[in-house]
Amino acid sequence: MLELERSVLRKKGNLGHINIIAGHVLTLYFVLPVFHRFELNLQQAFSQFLAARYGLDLPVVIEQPKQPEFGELAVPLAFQLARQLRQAPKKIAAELIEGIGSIDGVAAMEIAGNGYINIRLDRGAYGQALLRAEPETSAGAGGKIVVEHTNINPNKAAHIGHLRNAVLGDTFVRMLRSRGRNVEVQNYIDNTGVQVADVVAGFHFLERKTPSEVRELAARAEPRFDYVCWDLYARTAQHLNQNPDLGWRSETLHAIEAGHGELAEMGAVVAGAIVEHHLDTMLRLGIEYDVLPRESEILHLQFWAAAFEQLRHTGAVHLETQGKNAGCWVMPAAAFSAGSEVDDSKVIVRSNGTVTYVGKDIAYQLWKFGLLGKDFYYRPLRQYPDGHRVWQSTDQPQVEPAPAFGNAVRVYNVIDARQSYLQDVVVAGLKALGAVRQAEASIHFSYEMVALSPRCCADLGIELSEEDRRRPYIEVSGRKGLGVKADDLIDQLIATALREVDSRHPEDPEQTRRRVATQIAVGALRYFLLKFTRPTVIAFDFQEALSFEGETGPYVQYAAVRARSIGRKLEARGATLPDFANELTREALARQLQAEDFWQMLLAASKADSAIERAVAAGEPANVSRYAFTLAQAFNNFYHQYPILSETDREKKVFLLWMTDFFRAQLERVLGVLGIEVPEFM
RNA sequence: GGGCGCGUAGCUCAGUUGGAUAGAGCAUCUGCCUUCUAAGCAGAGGGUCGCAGGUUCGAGUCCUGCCGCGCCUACCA
Repeated sequence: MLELERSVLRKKGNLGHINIIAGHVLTLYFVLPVFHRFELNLQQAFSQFLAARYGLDLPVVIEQPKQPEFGELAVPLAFQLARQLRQAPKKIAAELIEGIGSIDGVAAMEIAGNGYINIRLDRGAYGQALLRAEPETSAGAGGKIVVEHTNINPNKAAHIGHLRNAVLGDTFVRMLRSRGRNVEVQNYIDNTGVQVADVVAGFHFLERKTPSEVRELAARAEPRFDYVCWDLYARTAQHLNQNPDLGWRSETLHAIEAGHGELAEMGAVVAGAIVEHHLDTMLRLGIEYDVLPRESEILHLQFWAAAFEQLRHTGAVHLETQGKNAGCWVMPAAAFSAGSEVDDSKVIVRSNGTVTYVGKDIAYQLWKFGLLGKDFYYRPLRQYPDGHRVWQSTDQPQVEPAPAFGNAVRVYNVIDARQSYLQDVVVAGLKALGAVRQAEASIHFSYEMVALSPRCCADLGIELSEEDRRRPYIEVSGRKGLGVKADDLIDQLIATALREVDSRHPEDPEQTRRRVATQIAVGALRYFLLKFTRPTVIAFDFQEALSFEGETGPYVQYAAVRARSIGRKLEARGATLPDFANELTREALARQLQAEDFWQMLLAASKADSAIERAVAAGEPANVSRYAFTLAQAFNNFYHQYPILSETDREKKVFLLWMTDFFRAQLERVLGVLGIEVPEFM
């Protein structure tokens, strides 16, 4: 709720005319699950009757019929009971309706088909409930939920795959917050891992650069340091691939882990500079973080040592004395994978003494739940334009007090599906240490990769083998330098959007056009990444991603812009929005909502909270984007079919204005959850 | 070999956890800009829900077995 208010205020600040449209009241329609309330009423009435009449305690399933003719809700309870009572469903349905009598907010119940009970709501009552609903006040309720996302290796520019991660994570965070959950956003920085080591090795061994030379390179605006590293990483990886015995990687890795020497210094420079680039890139998409825990602190503050001690003590890991893993500390496969071979143990500490990523991740996961008995020190890393500060872990005590991070009751790790094996190992680690509850509250929020369509590869000038050309998609690879850089894509989207804006609004100042084009580009990109459900591989295609028509972000934005423009037009004609609550009585609403069209539209628009809550439960942001699209479709339809400002009947005009304002509020709210802004014009 | 995921319209994808006549976007075709913005609206064609069994009042959805595709199965992440 707090977050919502902040975002509303921010928009108010940016776009002055909202103030004018909303006029005397900035009506807060959101956070009121009115539909859900009616649903609960119904459920309760049925449950009570079941208990009283049959002595049954059954969960009462309530459906929303696909066919609007069947009413707003349907109860297939009679089918359930038919088995137990050994009676025809139709007969039971009749008995239920007869016995329950009238329910608050329900206009009629009728038997349909073989024994469905169809429910028709009292439209006037429903409309009035929407009109008068008070905002909920459950701000940040419940224990803290940690969502970890983005998590890009700080050794090169971000690409589209990283964007899917960040946008999914950020949207899920917005979904949770909009439903009143207390959320902390973490972005883990693997600054001591192999990927950073490879770039450092590239600078040191391949390019013979000193730390200060690298620092100077990182400070330059052009060429962009993250792009420089993108190329160098690919070159170094290739070189190491061809000369595997050089020992560069392990020497660099050791030095970085130890934290001193030239290689370590260079590692800090590279990781530090790249993290800043990543924060910049993500901020372009409206993505912010609360805290950046770094792997170097996991090591230097002995997090790993503490976790390792626990793991060794409980026998979760043991020192392998023979076989291919001789000399390594391993976790036996049986701990994390069902039908596995004995040989599949996971190495946690390598034979050269360095820790694998998973090992450090176990320590990190323990910390997230407050199970490690240790904490980081923190320093503010940057302040976002909205005033929010992001903190970064550090290994030295600081003067300035930091917020309390960690201590979550539930943790979502947004990590791609390829790493589910490693996530299983982390959870197994927690279980082995006896943290069963926390293991169960560790959720791998997995999603499939973003790959490139063969056509996309052709667009990028990437040569494909005969075999690859026949594949549905080609996997991106940072090692091969194969992929679409995030900022390049965003730039391209803005350029495309700007051409459209320029052709439509040549009279507006350039700065405004550019801002609108950016909002549209971000809307298109975020929506594109969200419209696919998590287990679907996205075969990235420029043509699809650059589209602003049909099921896209700009389509939804356009609907919201249209809804706002009605208010602006009204204002331009010297009128203000009516006092809806006063003018629209229950009777007036009932009269207007007799029109099936209006009723269906209002109903659809009123289900935003249900849709978001359902999406939270399903862990599926795509459900929200789909709802947003449906809502926009309904409004565009409404907008096209009913002239609002020229309506001569007073009651109807007020009603139409209210519908428009309600749609506007719901569209803005849902777009806010998707992290998509509403441009001032389109 | 084992684990996970996927297979639905020409293409890309949804399908509210087992419900009523399987949906949307794109593409194709036909209409609608002198009306609150056409980034829009209305309409048409397009389906053996991979295949075969099973469970039950009822299956795209659940169970089994096949077929096809992808990812994982590193002392990378």
